[in-house]
Amino acid sequence: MALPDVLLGLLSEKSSTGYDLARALEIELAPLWRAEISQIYPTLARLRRAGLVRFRVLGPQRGPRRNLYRITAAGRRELRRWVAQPPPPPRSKDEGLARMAFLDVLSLEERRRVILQYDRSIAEEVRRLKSGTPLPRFRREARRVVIERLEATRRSLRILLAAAGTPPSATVRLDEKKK
Amino acid sequence: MALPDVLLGLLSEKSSTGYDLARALEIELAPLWRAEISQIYPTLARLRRAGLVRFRVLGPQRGPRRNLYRITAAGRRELRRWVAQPPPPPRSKDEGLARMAFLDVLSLEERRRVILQYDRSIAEEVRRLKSGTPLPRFRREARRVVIERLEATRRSLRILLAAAGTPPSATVRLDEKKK
DNA sequence: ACCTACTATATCTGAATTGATATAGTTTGG
DNA sequence: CCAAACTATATCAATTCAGATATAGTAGGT
Repeated sequence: MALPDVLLGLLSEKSSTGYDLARALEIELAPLWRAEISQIYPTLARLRRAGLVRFRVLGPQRGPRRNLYRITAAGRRELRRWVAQPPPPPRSKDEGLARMAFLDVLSLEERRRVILQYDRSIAEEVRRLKSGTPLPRFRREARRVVIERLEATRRSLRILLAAAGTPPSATVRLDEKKK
Repeated sequence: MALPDVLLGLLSEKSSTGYDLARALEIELAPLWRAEISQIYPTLARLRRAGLVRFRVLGPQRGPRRNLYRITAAGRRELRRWVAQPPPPPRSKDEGLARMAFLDVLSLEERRRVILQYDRSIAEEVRRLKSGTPLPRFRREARRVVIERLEATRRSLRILLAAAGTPPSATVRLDEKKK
C-alpha cells in the first residue's frame, strides 16, 4: 500500500541495501509502519521496474554481495506527490483495543486483569520508543505523536478500569430508559 | 487475523446476517476494526466449518433469502479465550502519520498545508464518531479511547505545525542569526 | 409499467502481508 | 577449530484484504 513510498522516503535520505532498509524501518518507523524483509525485496524490484530507484552491486568486501539502492529523480517526485496528497482517512486497526470492545464476556476480575495487562504492554512500548536512538527531525516528530497517542490510550484505560469494575446493570440501565 | 473473533463478539450479543454484521462492524467498531463484506462471508463460512457458529435460512419475507448466524457454545469459549489473551504488541499502521515522517521533502508552505489538512480530516473523524448512535457499554468505551487518541494526535499536530514552519537550522543554532 | 435505490448473498481477481525456508559468507565465543 | 550468531539476498506458500462484479428480490417514486 504505502510501503513503496515509505521506502522511497528512507532512500531519499541515504542510499541503502534492502537489509538496511528493513532495519531502518523497524528502528525509525515502527510501530507506525512495519514490513517483513520478504516484502521489501519484491517492493524494491517493483520500484526499480518503475524507474523510481536504481541499484548497483557492491563487491563483497565484508560479507556477501550487497545491492545498494539509490532513489532517482522520478522517485523523489513520486515521494513528494505522496507526502503532499490529501490525507487518507484514519483507519488503523488495533486488535488490542478491539478486544476491549468485547470485555463484557469476561468476569469482573478477568476484566481488571486484561485491562492492566494491556496497560502494561503499552507502557513497555512507550519506554522502548523513548529509549530509541536519535532520529532525523520529522521521524522524531512522528514518533512523538505515536508516544502521545499511546499515553492518551493509557489515560483512557484508567477510566475504563474504573468502569469495568462495576456490574453492568449499575451504569447501563440509566440510559436504557428507551423501552 | 482478528476478524473471526470480532465477528464472534458481535454475534455473542445478537444473531445476525452477514450483511448486518458488515453494517454493525462499520457503525460500532470502525475505525478500530474494518472489513469489507467480501471478507465477511468467507470468514463466516470458516467459522461455521469450525463449529463456532451455526446458521439457518430465513424465508424471504422481506427481500431475498437471508442466512441468520448464531454463535455456538464453542464460539463463546473461543471468544472468551481471545479477549482474555495477553495483549498483542501495538502495531497499528498509520499512513497519514507515516507521511508526516517525511515532511522534509516539502517546502515550508506545503508542510503547513499538509499538516492542516491532516488535522482537519482527523477533526472530521472525531465529529463523525461523536455523533454516532448509542452503543453497547464496552463498544462505547472503546470508541471513547479512539476519540481520545485522535484528540491527542491533534494536540501533537499543533506542536508539529509550529516546528515545521521553521527552517531546520533555526531551531538548533541560535548563533545562526540571519544578518 | 418502469426506473432507481436498497437489501442481501456470493464470487473473483489481484495486491498486501506474514512466516518459513534456502543459501552463503563473516564474525565471535568457547 | 568448531559452533553459533550475524549479515545479506532471495523465494515460496498461505493468508488477509480490497475492489469489482453478478444475481435477485423488494420498495418507492414517476
